[in-house]
Amino acid sequence: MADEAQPEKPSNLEECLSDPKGNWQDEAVRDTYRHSAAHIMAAAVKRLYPHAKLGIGPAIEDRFYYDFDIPGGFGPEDLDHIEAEMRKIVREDHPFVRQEVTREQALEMFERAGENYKVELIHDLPGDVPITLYHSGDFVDLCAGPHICSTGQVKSFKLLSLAGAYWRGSEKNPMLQRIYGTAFPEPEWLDEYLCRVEEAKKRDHRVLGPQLDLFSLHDEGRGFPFWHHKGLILWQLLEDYWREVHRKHGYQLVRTPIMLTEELWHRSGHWDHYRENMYFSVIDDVPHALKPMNCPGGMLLYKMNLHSYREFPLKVAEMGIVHRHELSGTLHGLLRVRSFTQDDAHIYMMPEQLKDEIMGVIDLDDEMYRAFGLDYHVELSTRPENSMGTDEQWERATAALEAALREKGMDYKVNPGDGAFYGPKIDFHLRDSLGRTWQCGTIQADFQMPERFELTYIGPDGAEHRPVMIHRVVYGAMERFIGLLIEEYAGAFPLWIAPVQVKVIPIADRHLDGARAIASQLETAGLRPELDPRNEKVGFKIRSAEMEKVPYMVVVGDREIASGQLSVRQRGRGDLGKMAMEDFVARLKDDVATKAR
RNA sequence: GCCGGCGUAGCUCAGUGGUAGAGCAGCCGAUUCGUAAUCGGCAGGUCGAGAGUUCAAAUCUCUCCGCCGGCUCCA
Repeated sequence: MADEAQPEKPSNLEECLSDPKGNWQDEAVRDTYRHSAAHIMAAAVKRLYPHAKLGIGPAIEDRFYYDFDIPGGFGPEDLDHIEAEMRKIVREDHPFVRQEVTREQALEMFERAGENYKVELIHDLPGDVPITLYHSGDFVDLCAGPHICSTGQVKSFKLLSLAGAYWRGSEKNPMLQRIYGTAFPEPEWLDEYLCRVEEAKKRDHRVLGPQLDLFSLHDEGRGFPFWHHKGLILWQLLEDYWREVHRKHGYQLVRTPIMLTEELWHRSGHWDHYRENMYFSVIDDVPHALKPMNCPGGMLLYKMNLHSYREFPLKVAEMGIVHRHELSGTLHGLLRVRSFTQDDAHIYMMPEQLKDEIMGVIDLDDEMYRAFGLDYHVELSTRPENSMGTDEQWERATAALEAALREKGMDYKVNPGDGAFYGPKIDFHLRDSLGRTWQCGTIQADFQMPERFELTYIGPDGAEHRPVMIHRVVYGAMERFIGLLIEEYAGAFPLWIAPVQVKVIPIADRHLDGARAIASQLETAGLRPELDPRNEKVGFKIRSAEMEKVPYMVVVGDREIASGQLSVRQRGRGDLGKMAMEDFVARLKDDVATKAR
């Protein structure tokens, strides 16, 4: 695999990794340790199932895995056997022994063993890399290393899950059985890790969403979420904020139809490049398609008028509902759906304005993610196989994106071949509760659509020119962004986007009218209160408001009705004591204005 | 789509061939209470769907549907 980077040698490693525990803060040390655990797992599998063939076994983040080709596959009970065998290998405490061999020796050895996947890997190794084997007892693996010093150093580990994975990530290849596990030098660290994963699962938006009455998913519409009252309030608040920011940044707002004739999609190139993901329908004998992207509709709007360079950059935004038929196995709650609302925008400009405009969008993204306290990382995706346009156009577009990133001083990762079919892109990725990353914002530089749709503008020279355009989203999709926000906050939204901001809790039935009056005053003041009129004890209603993750609770009893003051409790903090209505409202308004978490 | 797992009440789950269960939520009643669960009662199920094996299937077999994890990181 010529394009695959060799793992870096841990900074403290000479011959082998002797003190993983003492250097655990070093990511390369953790990877080496888990990589060795993967090696031990492979050794255990070969002992128990000698006919299993080896794939590869790297460490990734907190885990390791190894892929095997085993007829009939593994079952969960096999994991127990493998774990037991691994313990044995750990107890036997075999040293890891490195051996450098020639390509011929390696090939001969793995061919004889029938390890055809290893043979394929050896064939693809670049010529200048030494080929190394690692022995532990009677097990040998092709491996660049490094490893820990001996199998006995792997003190605590656990096999986590079983999965299918195509050999080398391509669905054209056979599917191997992948076993995931994790390993730590201290049993307590393993327990802590497992606890953390359990805790993270409780933040899952698919559990919290229905529980907090935000949205639901139904078999009758796979990949098409249903929005409930409170979820829609959240949605609209995000949209309000989005509109406010976009007005400030000089965007116009438009809306284009969700269904357009098939002919348009031929013209745009989507028919040739995106057909498998589109929904079609014939209406009055005319073939139509639900839009998978907003751009062609946007192009039609652009072409309504002649445009001058003086209007540029022309920024046109649209909350556009798109439909994409994603593979059923890839659907995931709100994070991957088949119909979603993109906070899209198209920016038209002269080619020489491209870099500055990209930088402007980077600033916008940063501003909006910051408002939610979200961490993100950036990736640059380059030309895919199935793409339109000339090499020169792709190079110019990619260069502009890279220049903007460099000028902004941003760290980014390159994703070769992952761009859109019409242009390269910068992607903004956010993490979910389990640490998986999801693309939200994207900035795509496009020379193709203007060409396809023959867009023009009149330049300073009075002649017609071809504009370039940026396609961009910030939230990415409202659905996905809300899903990630639910996980980020574990459902406990900051005041400014909390669907219910204040729960008004009367103590006994005779306080209902007073409580209702307080709720309506809060409502008039522009807040979002909700009355809990149930005939229950205060403790019960407090508990239920806390579980609904409402930021503030106001308890109304005889004392409040007599004094006219409010008894305020804050979510997670407890009783704040008494305050006047005006002070409470001012405090909340202030919180909302600063978008404090 | 593919690989593996799972599918019992609204939710969390127990029930491995012999009369479908619990807690929470819901409803009804009592209670009118001061900052994270008041008490009692009632109701709730084609055991995901269909077919098969059997005297008998939630339980065994097959097909389908849905959900969960993975299929990006790489010797």
